[in-house]
Amino acid sequence: MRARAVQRVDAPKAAARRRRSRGRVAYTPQSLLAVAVEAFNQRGYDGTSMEDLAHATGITKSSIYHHVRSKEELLRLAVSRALDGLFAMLEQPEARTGRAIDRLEHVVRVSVQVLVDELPYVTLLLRVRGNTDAEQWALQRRREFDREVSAIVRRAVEDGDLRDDVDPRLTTRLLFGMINSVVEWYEPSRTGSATDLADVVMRLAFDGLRRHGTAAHPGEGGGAG
Amino acid sequence: MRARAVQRVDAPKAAARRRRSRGRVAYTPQSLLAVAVEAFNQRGYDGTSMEDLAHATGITKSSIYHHVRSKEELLRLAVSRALDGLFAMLEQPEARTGRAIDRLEHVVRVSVQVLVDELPYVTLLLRVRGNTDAEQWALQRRREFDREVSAIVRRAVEDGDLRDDVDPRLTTRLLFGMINSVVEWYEPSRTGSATDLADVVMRLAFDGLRRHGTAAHPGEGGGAG
DNA sequence: GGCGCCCGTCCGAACGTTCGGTCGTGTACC
DNA sequence: GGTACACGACCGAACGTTCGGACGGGCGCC
Repeated sequence: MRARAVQRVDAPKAAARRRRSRGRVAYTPQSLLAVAVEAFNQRGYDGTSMEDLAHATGITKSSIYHHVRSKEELLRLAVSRALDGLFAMLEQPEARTGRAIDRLEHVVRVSVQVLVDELPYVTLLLRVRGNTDAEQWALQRRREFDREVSAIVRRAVEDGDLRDDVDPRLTTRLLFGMINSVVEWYEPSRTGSATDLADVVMRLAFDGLRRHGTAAHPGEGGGAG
Repeated sequence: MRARAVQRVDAPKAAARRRRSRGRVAYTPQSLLAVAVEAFNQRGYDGTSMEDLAHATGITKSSIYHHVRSKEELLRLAVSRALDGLFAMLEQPEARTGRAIDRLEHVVRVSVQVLVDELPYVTLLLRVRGNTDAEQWALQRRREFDREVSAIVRRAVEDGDLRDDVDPRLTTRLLFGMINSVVEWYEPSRTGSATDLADVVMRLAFDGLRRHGTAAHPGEGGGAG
């Protein structure tokens, strides 16, 4: 998209130049973005002013405009990063070939991984409401993602691997409702690794939270309430 | 709560007075709220100006202030309504007595019902980020709700009715992540009734989306990661 | 039954503040 | 001396909110 060809020709020079007078490291669009997105997630995009960002970054409003064209550009960069991660996953061979249920498992596992790896960016993406052009575009791509996953679910139902008494589109929405909720509560320190989390999500999503198989437990457990 | 005793002594009078010159019906705080919440959900609370509300209601900004004290009061009224519905459900006898797994089923089913019945209000509640006092209070009550449901889940695990290989708190979060996602896509006309939806949610949540019983597909055994 | 006042409802025009964004300048480094 | 980065001062527009007043139906009074 758009002209990006000659963007980083002078990257080494720029990196070297990136330290400033008092040894402070200058911002790059990426490092600025990281701070901005954190603020956006805390107070909401509309609820965050450029002055808030100035305070969070330690530079002034006008200095921010040296790195990015506008506030909306920050939003666009953020949701792009999130969407890139999700769509890259759909391009992986494990998501495109093989039995549908296996492809779906891959999609679920890697989605959780992407959510955790790119947590703040995906968080912001999931909160976009469509007020601006950038947000409209993000919504559109999210719908596209949803459609592609739905197709896999539908195929897995046809294969006889998934229950056929529920609409695939509805299944997809509920499944990703569960996955996406990760951004609401995940904390790297408190919650486990992304891999462990993906395991739990897989187990709950595919086998449900009811106890299976053994049924060897004593009927009453611990007295009535 | 608070003093409501003598509030509606002149209710009939007020109702009669509630029609205006050209036959137009005047706003009540409730009818105003309905319009406001719809706007909030479309553009976000911070993204909605009082002028937006004026346009949506057909009266002027200043007239809105005749009915409510502030923009934030509208938010407070909205999230209160949502929270009242959810906590009322927790007070029902079916949620307080009996086997934990049955209580949980009741909580899940009625939660879906409340979400659908009070869709715009719950939608707004779930998007609150804690910028203002009203939002902080809403977040606190949401956490309280979560804690109460978690306790039921934990008990159901102890009873041996739910799988014990997953942390109850995590289970609750994923479960309600799935349920709450309803606000992102539910449309009364397109989606089925709330009861049907609750059925689907129950089936997926408790038994998973994998096909059961028959197991007529070639094994191969998923492979671990 | 006609009159006059009250009050609920709404309005247009402002208020002071904050918004996203611009401008001209300073300064350290290559 | 050119470039990268930062600054403080500033802009017009939009923000949430306030204010004084207009309009008209319901009710007490005669």
